[in-house]
Amino acid sequence: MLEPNFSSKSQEAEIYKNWEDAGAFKPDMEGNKAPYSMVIPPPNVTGSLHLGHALNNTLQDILARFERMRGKSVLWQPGLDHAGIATQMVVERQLAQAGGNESRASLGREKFIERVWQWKAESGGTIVSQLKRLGASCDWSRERFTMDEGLSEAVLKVFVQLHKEGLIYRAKRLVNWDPHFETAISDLEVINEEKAGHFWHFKYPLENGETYEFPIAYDEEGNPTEYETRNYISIATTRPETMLGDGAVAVHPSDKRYASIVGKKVLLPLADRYIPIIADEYPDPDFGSGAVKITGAHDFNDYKVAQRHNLPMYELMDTKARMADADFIPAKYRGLDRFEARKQIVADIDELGLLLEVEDKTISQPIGDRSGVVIEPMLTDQWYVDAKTLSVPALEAVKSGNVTFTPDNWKETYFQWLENIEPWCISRQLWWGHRIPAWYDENGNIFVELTEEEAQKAADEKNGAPTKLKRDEDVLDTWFSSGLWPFSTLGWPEKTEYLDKFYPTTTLVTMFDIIFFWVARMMMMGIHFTGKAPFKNIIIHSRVVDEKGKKMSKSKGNIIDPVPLIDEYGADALRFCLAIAAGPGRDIRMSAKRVEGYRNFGTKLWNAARFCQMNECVSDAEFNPENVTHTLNKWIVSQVARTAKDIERNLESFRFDEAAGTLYSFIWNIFCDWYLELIKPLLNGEDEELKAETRKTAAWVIDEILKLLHPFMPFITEELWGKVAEFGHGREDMLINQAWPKYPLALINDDVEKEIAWVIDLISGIRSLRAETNINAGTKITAILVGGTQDSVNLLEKYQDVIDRLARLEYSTSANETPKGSVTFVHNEAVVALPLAGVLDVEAEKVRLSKEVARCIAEIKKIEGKLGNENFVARAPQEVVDEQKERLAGYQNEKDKYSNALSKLDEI
RNA sequence: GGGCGCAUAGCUCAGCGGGAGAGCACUACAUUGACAUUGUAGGGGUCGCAGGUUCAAUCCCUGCUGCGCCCA
Repeated sequence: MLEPNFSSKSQEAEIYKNWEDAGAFKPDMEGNKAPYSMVIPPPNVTGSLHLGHALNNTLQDILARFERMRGKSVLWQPGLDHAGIATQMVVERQLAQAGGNESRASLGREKFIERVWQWKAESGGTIVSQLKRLGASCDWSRERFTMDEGLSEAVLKVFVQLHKEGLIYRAKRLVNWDPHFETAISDLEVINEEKAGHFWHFKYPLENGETYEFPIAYDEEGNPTEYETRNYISIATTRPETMLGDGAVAVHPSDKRYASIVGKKVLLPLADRYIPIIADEYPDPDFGSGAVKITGAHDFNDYKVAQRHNLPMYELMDTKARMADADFIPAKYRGLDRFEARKQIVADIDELGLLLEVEDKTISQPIGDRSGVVIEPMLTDQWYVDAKTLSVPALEAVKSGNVTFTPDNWKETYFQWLENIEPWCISRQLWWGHRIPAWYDENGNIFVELTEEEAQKAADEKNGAPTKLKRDEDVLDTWFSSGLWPFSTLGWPEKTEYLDKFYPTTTLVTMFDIIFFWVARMMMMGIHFTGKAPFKNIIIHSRVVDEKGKKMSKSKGNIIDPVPLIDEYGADALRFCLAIAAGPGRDIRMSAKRVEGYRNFGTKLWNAARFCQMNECVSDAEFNPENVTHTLNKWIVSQVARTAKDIERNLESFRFDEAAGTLYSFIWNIFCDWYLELIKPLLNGEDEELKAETRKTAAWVIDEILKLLHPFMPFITEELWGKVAEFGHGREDMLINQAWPKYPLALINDDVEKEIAWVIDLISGIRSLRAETNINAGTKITAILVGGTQDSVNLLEKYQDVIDRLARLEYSTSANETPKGSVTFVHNEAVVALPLAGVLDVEAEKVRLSKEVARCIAEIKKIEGKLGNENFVARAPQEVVDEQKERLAGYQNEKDKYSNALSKLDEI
């Protein structure tokens, strides 16, 4: 006998272990099953499970289990990425906290990397055990890590080949420099934040005391009416410390105010250099003074201007963003932090009398997504991928429809980015990562080869003599290796059985925020190196936010941790909650309350199974749903078939919410609320043959429900699968290995569904009327079907037992006349009367009936309006017109019956 | 500035050219019954605003208002 509820806490781990031990998560490599594959979006090795992961992996697991049951050979490839900056940060922090006076620098590269590996072995990959708690059916025997030997080999091979193809190159450019980690980062790792800042207006005096006339007042046509004589040009900046590196002042060529001084020079204060005034399209004449200082080495826009005009680039800062020890920087600023230098420079300009104004202004600041510090554009040597070239086939794959996005509109985001893609900076000044396979000789020649030996050979050949080489110190962006994930995890560059069978993968499930970071890069790399796009369907799911719709973040302190939710409500409840909320588009608002609701749903199912078990409903291997005889059994079989079809259709189109919703309402509102209630009289009745059929049918339905629900709620369904068969024939195999239900279409029986709908409507109608007329729930009353056809009368007799029971009736019968003193409602062609001898509240009943009549009249008017419109009758499809006619007849019938009842009340 | 989206019941969200839906919340009633992690019933919405297309618009188009996200 089942306990009153499922103990998720005590059972889930065991169930999971049983699946794993049985090898249920492994793909079938022997048979002819069609392959179905997904690669997990690799979580960071430093990461722990958050609700985004929970959602992402729930959806993947639903697909994996569904397709496995549908007979596919499913590979869900798991693994982790090495998260260069994040991991290095974790280990460095650990060293600092250990207090052993050790640091990355003191250990040196080799020792430090050893420490990272040690950390990884001890506490990395917490998330893997958490994914297991969620029920994720990944093939863990194939777990991969981006720093694994095989995957590292793939990285090297890709780098070397792209370099030989000219698609990877080294260049000195302005990059986003993170002064905290002292490394370059890519555009995508920079977050632009709006912050309150200042706009400082400086005077740059003209050389030799020259002057010009600057307009200060204008007439209505915009012509200057008043001038002042100026011996300076006014520039404004949000970053005064960069003025020491100015190479020019730029004005727009059409800006008449400055036309007379273009080509002249101004004194750069503090730096004591003279710089030219140049004309360039970049300055906006309507913004500020219209004159812009150009600091080529510390601003992306200025960089372009400086390049166009061949301006010198003054590199002002060191790797920590302190003012550099350079001769063009006055000694007093050298070594100052950039923000200290800012204060000092503003003060000094002010002292020189050159500070015009300080304006409050909202400025957009680039922030490193990992470090949180202000990013400094810096001129450095880095490695770049020619993403533009690689993007062409990646775009084409989606445009042609070979690769699809779900929801479809995400492809616009994908196009938008790929069509405007910039070279991708892939080198990082870190230690933890794939070291770049490039060697330099003393003349600055670069040799990019798979191994040091090959590089040496190439260098010796080129130089015609043994050459001393030095390897590049830098490592590659983590996303560079993640970009290879769909094929590197399957064994590429080796030609493996897995690569052959499972690449391209079928489906990728991920979130919109890494379409650029990851999806686009996998597309580029996958197509370039294998000739095929790495997946067919890309499913983009929503973001999980808090109850108030706010993005969860550590700083806001509104993070809901999924692990305690699993502890409290079970993994199934969390999964179901996420799945049913995973509609297209919107953010998913999460709260424990909701999860609780779906835990209750599991309990409901559990108790339905418990009820069946108590009633000796044992499934029979010989049972054939096509052969059931009783209408109730035919009905539930029909409903199961319909539900299964809906779920399958919804899962095929990735509508997890619809599929889950269908299951919820079928299990609760059809199976529990109606079928189990309706069969109670049969199970307690005398007809042994019918009882046997009904027991078998109920047991069969439970089994089918368990299969259909399994992808969503794997634990409770697996547990029930075993338990409900305890007193029967037992089970030969676990639920996870069962075939997905496939029924003959003929099981869906409209006539039977109509018949039971008649019964359900009758019972509901009586219940409603009882409640509305305040008939005590315990009072047994009579119901009389008045004016029903013979068919209806027959149905009433056939289902009398259940109708009486569920509507709490003394008895029910049929008659030709409504007894006086009854309350009534319309049921199809008939009227149902509840005689309330003596206790009828005539006035209340008049009000109620009048409302019903009014409701019918309102509908009738609406429909008559339509049907009276010639254009409607002429232009609307015939079936729509017919449908409206039918509706009209229905409401007229209903209205007549209620009016009739109303007039009868007057007779009392 | 460019792109994507959202506005439907108190809340969270489905729906979508021809009858306004679900879950939660709320109200009333019930309860030794498979299940109080329950049951039955109920109230509650000019489907953001204004135009247009159409025989017909919550749904399609345009504009407006408000809100969100991404990119520059």
